[in-house]
Amino acid sequence: MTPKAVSSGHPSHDDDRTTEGAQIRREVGRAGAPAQGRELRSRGKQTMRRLLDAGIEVFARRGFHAARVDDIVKAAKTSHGTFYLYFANKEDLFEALVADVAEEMRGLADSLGPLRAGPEGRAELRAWLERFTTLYEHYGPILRTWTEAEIDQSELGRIGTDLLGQLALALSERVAATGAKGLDPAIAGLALVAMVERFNYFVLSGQVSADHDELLDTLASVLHDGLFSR
Amino acid sequence: MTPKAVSSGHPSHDDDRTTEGAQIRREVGRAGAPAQGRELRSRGKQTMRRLLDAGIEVFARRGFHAARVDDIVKAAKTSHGTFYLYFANKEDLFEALVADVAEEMRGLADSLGPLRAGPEGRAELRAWLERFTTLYEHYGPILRTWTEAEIDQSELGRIGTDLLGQLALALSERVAATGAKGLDPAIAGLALVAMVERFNYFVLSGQVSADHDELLDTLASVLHDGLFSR
Amino acid sequence: MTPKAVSSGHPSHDDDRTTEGAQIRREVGRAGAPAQGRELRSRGKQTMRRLLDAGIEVFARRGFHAARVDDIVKAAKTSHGTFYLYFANKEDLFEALVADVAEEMRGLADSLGPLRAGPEGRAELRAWLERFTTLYEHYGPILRTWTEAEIDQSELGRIGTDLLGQLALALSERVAATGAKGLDPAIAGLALVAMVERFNYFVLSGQVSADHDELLDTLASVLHDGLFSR
Amino acid sequence: MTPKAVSSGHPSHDDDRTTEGAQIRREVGRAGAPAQGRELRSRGKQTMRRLLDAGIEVFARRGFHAARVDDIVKAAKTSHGTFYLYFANKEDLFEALVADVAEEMRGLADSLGPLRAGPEGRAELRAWLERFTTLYEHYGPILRTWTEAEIDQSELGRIGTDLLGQLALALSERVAATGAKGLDPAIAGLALVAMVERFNYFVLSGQVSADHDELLDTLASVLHDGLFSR
DNA sequence: TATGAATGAGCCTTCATTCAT
DNA sequence: AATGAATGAAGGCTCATTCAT
Repeated sequence: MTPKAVSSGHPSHDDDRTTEGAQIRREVGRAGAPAQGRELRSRGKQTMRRLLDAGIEVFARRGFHAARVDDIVKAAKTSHGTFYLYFANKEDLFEALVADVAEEMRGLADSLGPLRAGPEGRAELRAWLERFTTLYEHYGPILRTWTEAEIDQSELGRIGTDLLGQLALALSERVAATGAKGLDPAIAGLALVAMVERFNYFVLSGQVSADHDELLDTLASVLHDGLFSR
Repeated sequence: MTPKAVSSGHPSHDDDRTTEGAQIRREVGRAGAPAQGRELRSRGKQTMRRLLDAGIEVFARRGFHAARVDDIVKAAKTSHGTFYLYFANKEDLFEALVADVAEEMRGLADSLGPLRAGPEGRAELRAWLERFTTLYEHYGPILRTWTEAEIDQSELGRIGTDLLGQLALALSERVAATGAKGLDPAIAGLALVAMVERFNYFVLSGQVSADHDELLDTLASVLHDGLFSR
Repeated sequence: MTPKAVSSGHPSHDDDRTTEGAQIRREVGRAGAPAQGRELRSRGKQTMRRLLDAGIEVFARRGFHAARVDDIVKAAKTSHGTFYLYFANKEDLFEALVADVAEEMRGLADSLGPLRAGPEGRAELRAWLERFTTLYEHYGPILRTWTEAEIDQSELGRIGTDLLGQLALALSERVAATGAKGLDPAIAGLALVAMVERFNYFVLSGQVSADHDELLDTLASVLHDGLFSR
Repeated sequence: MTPKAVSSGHPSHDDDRTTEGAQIRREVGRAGAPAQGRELRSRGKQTMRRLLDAGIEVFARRGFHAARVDDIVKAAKTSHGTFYLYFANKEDLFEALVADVAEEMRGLADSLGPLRAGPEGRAELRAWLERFTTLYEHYGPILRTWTEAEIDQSELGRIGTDLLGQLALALSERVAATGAKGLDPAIAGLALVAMVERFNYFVLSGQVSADHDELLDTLASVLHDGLFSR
């Protein structure tokens, strides 16, 4: 789980986005929450970053409900008081993370060019899958924790729909564009995402053993074949 | 081909199994837990059944951690004290449910005959999917909650591996038997299960709208085509 | 802990006493309690006896508060329902036991003849101490549990004063009768009882090792010397 | 000869010991308990002190099992949560108190010089008894509750043996040193302690009425006479 | 900005007691 | 007389959140 690999690829809560993006989200989300209007200096940004990363780690390890603020705070090497300086509560932190994933997901969906037959098409698909895999290595736990948190209709309800659902939708469009007949694009998109996500999960959780490249080759082949060799 | 195995509800804890099976489970599982050696009379069996059903309902609604024993007890129209007469704690009840799903899952995997081409093969596949769907309607929440509960390494460790993982394995064998070339059976099994499970989930959670028959037709077609029209 | 050794020496809850004595106690104690007016047949007497003995055992093992009715009921090989057929509650059973000890104690005090110098006096004292020891082996736990139960001013308040206190009083009188000068009889009685009780406790609890005879010889000597060789 | 050791209250948990001693105790005692590694600031020390004192009071009033954490917390004018910031549970607090008594007891035993005949010897003995009495006024309840708590074999087993047993041992040695013939030092030590403890108990619990000085004079005389005027 | 002590609502679990059979 | 399932009040412990420093 290298935060670097990801933080480079998709600007999270550092740089300019934190000051802006986070602010927007908060002002929309709810009034009166901490850290809202505050201009974060570099020190503050660092702390927030540490808390977010700690959140990913702890949510991954224990899930949403079982995660204690104390765990997060310890992982971030800071104090309880500080936590509430940046987030209204545990859910708020989680939502910040979800917002990040959602943004990454959107970017990922957008970055998928037309699906094409042939070796180049396959290579392009593989490259895209690699991006998904990298994203999943970092944010996968949030994706899965999402289901758990989603369960009790939290105050602000579901942020959109299922994060993966959105991805599936995007993929459906690309599938439809291939004009493949005898294949419902919606189903195919869904199936595709399900397959990719579960496969990554199985591999990451150690239930299936495969290294990075094997994983990608296998997925790329199955998907590409499924779409074009029929 | 009838969804009998499942539609008979949850054949596990009534009839003969409860008196026998439940006992076996507990005696093997751990010593000192309540309700263990007790011979359950019909009254007791009913109560246990109510608690198990309530468990499914509440775990479905709130997930494992958020589920309160109080919720379960209310849903079962019984008292706190009674709960602990039958289960050592929340986790114990959950494990009992998991054991049930595992058993159903095993039965489901075993009941899948050879995958065949042609209309009959497709019909058989559809019938099998119907059984899965029925099972999923009842036990799906447990399946999904599993991930959450699994997170904190409970005492008795994972019962086996992922429940769906086992199903995937069984399917892999059937796929291998088809002799389909250019198709890794393990991957295919995994993909198949992932697709079916997620699709059911999307439909049940209302993120995709489809009625029972539509769902089955679509799944059967996609899978059958994927396997044989290549 | 041989119930026989004791049950022979001091008629407890069997024979005629149970039907009479117990009844009297109950009617005085409180109205509306179970088992009150009931004439106990031999079956019932047996059950009550089993419960009382189980009580001694369990109170000894766990003390008053930590003792669960369930423990007692299991030790007596009977059911919860049955327990409440004979006793109003846990405290009621305890009080029945205390009443027994009190009675035994009174008998013990009465049985102590004048304290005399010389070998015969010493032998008589030793014989008396043996009776105390036998009693203590059986009822000691109740004596000690007494302190714990006494702590929360239970409804009917202390039955009299401290059980041992009464014994000490009786002894004081015998000491006074010896006309020993330079010795406050009250203090001496108290000291005597304290010594004997603690010594028995230390031996029984294994903190001091001594067999039955050693224990008696030592106590008899020390006491007799203390009283007469000054 | 001054009752300083005790009258300074409970020298244990204030001053330097708390920061050091408490830590030692905990680190030795068990791992994972709250408040363990924490450096207590003066605020924290005060709170801990209040909880310990409240513990003594409540255990005295209700005994170990009947004491509710709620009682202790109320007596200490603090909250439930705070309690668990300093102690793992009720037993942990009790053990901390026992450790204190044990320490005092050891100091008390050590402070007993050689037993001597004559008026000075008697005065020295009286002074020592005064220290015991002062200690007993403060920690007596813990001593007596000890039996109750000891009953259910708590995790870390008995800290040593009976607290008073240790004191008895120390006294035995002094008695042996007097060279008094016809007197088993072990018995004498035991008898001495039993007498002193019970006498204090009877006086404190109001079963025998005597004021502070009377109590001390009586005890000193009886003991000194018993040892030397034979 | 940061800290960590304090708080108390909430939830799990136990166990004395009742009651239908 | 006996049984054991059912009940619910009571109490232990956790953990999100606040607040004084």
